[in-house]
Amino acid sequence: MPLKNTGTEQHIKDTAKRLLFAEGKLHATTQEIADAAGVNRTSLHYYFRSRDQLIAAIFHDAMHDLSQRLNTCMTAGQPFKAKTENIIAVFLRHMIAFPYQETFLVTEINTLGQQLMSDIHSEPVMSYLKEAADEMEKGTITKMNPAHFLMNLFSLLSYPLIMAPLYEQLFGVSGEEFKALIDERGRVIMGLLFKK
Amino acid sequence: MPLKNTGTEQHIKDTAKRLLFAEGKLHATTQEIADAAGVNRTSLHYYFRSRDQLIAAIFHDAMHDLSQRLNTCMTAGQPFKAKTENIIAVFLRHMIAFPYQETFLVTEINTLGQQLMSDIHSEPVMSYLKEAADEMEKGTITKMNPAHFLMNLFSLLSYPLIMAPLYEQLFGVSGEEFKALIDERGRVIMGLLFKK
DNA sequence: TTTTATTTTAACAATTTTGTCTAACAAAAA
DNA sequence: TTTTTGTTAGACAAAATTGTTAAAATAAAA
Repeated sequence: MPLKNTGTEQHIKDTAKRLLFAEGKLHATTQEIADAAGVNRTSLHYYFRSRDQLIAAIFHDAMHDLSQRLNTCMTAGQPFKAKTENIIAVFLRHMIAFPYQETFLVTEINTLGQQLMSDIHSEPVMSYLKEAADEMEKGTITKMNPAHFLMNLFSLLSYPLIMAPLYEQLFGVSGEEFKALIDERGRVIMGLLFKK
Repeated sequence: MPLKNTGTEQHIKDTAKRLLFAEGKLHATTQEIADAAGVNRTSLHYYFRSRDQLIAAIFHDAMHDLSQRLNTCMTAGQPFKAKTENIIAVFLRHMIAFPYQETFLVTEINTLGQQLMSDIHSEPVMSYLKEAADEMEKGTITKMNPAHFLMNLFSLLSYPLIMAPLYEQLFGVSGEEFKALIDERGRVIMGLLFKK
């Protein structure tokens, strides 16, 4: 007999993902997750047995998605600069939606066991780094260890989003005004990474 | 009669600070903190009444330190470029020691109440941003909203440290090798932020 | 040495959070 | 319809975490 499959399981995962990765509620309880999803807490145990396994499930999904995204972007058949612009667009969109995903991963890494990280395959990244090195030879970007180039890219993308509440206070701007700043970042980042 | 003041209170704060801000143990229990400090858990309550108040205490200290550091660096009587080099050195040192401090602040901000953030006074930052704008006029740095310049600076400094475990996996390097990469970052960041 | 204030400890209580069990319910298959 | 399978809900149990109390230990002051 087929499962009824009313989508509750996926709905719980989506809700947990939102609480943890989007809203940064790092220690959301099973009750909070259930409430947010509008289901009884028991359903959570029915589908995932335990809180840990729910967390593990959404992490596994998230890592799989991330790996896919990296793979697709970095092995696309485009010139390096266009490829990088695309990476910025794709990852900026994702990081606006889920700014705390990577932070969560890192801070939970001890709890979760590191094998989750092995979902990320490094070959596409390595080939992108190789292309970056070629560009440095050509002189379109400043010479450095390509690892720095990649860290620079993701730093410039992610950090302002994670720290948004802090920066809104520091600059004395509203959420709306800050959003406008973020919209400019793609252009700013390209300007920094590539020589004129 | 004066307090004995054997330094236990400060020792507990230092230990909690290390667990939360340095090791990223975001939900360290009172027991874990007490164990790490080598004291009975009750001492924790004796000095701070509750877990929340302990957290609030270390946050208050941390915000105060941060505010001082910003103030000192940003109002120092130096040319802009030298000042920025100093900021990088000072903050890199601090962020190597306590990479999770800001992340923790942001994710706990709902719990802690936002008045803690008002400890950061924005005047020194604003005056630094003004100087950055002047430099853009002079042409030593690329023209942009000065807020971007500051976000770029702190992004490039902090993010790689927060994500160290991730990058070690991604690049397939050891902790030692990654540390060597981090040591290069000051130079890399200056190269990005300032025109040749 | 006795006193006194402070600090630390052990035992216990309260609360929060997680997990289990059983029964009720719903929908498709027999 | 009855049975079977899958899903949801309520009540309860267990575990983890926090908080309290009272007593013991410590060290300086009287």
